Amino acid sequence: MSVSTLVTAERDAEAGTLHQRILNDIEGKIVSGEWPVGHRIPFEVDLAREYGCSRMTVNKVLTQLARAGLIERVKKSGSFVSQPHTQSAVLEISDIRKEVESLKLPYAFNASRVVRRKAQGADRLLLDVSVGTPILDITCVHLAGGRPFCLEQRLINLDGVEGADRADFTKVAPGQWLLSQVPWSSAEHRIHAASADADTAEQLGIDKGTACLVVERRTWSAGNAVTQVRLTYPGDRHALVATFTPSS
Amino acid sequence: MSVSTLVTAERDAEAGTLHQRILNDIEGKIVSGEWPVGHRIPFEVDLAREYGCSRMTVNKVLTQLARAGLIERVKKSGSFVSQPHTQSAVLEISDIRKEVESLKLPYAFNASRVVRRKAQGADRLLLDVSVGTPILDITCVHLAGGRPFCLEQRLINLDGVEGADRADFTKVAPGQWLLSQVPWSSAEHRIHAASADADTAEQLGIDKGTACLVVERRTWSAGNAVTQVRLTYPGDRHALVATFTPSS
DNA sequence: TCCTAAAAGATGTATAGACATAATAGGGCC
DNA sequence: GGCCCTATTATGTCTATACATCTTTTAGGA
Repeated sequence: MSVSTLVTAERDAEAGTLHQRILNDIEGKIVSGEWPVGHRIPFEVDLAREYGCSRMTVNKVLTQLARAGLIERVKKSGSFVSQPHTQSAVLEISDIRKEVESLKLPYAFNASRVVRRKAQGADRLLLDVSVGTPILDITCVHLAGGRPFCLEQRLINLDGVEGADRADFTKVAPGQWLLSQVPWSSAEHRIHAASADADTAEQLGIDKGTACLVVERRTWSAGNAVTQVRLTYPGDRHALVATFTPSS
Repeated sequence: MSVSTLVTAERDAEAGTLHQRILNDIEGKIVSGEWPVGHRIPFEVDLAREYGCSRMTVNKVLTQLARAGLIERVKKSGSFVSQPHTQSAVLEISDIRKEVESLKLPYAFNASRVVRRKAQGADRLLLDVSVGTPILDITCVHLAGGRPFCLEQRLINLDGVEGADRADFTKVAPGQWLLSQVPWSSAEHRIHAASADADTAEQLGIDKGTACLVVERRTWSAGNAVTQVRLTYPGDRHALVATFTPSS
């Protein structure tokens, strides 16, 4: 099962380091219900004595568990098992090429591009840049085994991404290219269902009105809009999978 | 912007603790691109000297950054800015009641229930338990402002959840009740689009064939299947939002 | 009695030092 | 030249200690 990259798991470790042993032990007591929600776990000094180690070691473990959201720490009172307040899950949005290849189908794509400037008012997609900013507008159909797999409509902020206007998107898909160019970024995803309109249906080779899964992603790097993309997956042929493990 | 609960942010802190200051500083250099992917960041001892602190403090910061996936640490060689290998995002799947209330609409629901035993072969939903296990089968329509908002089809493992057979699901929706009963759990979500069949369309008061967003969630606690639920949201009226911030 | 001040009890943060571990670089030997 | 052994170097883990901080409880005084 895929696990969040934000936290290291290694739940197997029956031995491993002392740190891991304590962590697994405590996590086990929480997820098994032995220590129910609201239960006050032993004080740091007591845990330190129990495991025969210093308080610092226990402290680091508890800090990690607190960061992972399994416990809440209150000064003077102690540490308490917290309620999983919100059902959150980690969605792994992999590269479309990888997605297709994991289905053991040959991958291909064809892209068309237009350079224009950000216009006033409504747009097909709304990139969060000021009016007049040069924008690269890309439409790309990803193919799996020769059949349309996904329609990608993308805007790239040419002021924000070095070399995007000269990039060759016949060999490398824009999404993949951007991933290697833009350092680190934050992103917002919006996932919904929509019926295919005439244009979309034609490009994906499906009937008009077919239910499609639409993923829209807006990406920023260092506060600047980088790109916005809408991925339309035809029908119920495709599903996103997200997993959640309390792990820490 | 909603942020992962797995990691604490506090990026504001221009002062704060020394730990936070160092963390923000280094993270800033990475996300801004000043330290590009693959760049070797200064050694712990050098950073310690630079910030005028001990190596342990720097070590804890770097450990945190490594856990968050921003850097990779290699013994002898040093620490390197890592490539955001996979576009992952944190999906906050909130309680349906909260979802509705955040739209400032009055919330209501009506549920019907059947107790039966796990049968062999295909089922509408497939709960991962052995044949013969008692199962609670619930169908629930969630209403927002009197209109159908979401159709919930749920199976609960009665052997795995204490008191579910006696629970009163007229006041508290099953999802909410389970969240408070089951200690900690792992979950797998499957998100796809589907056209409403006749039955679904009728219960949601929409036309047959309308595109729907379907979220299926399977939940385990301590290795045992707890529940499986399918949430069907009508049309393009509803969207899931997921965010990703490198933060740490 | 009630308000305030001090003490106690828990976590939070930081330090300096020690030893472990892993990978690399260099040197000596065949 | 090729190979192994060792020294070096950087991270990994842990300890013992110190002081800060926050909150509750207790004690004292008007």
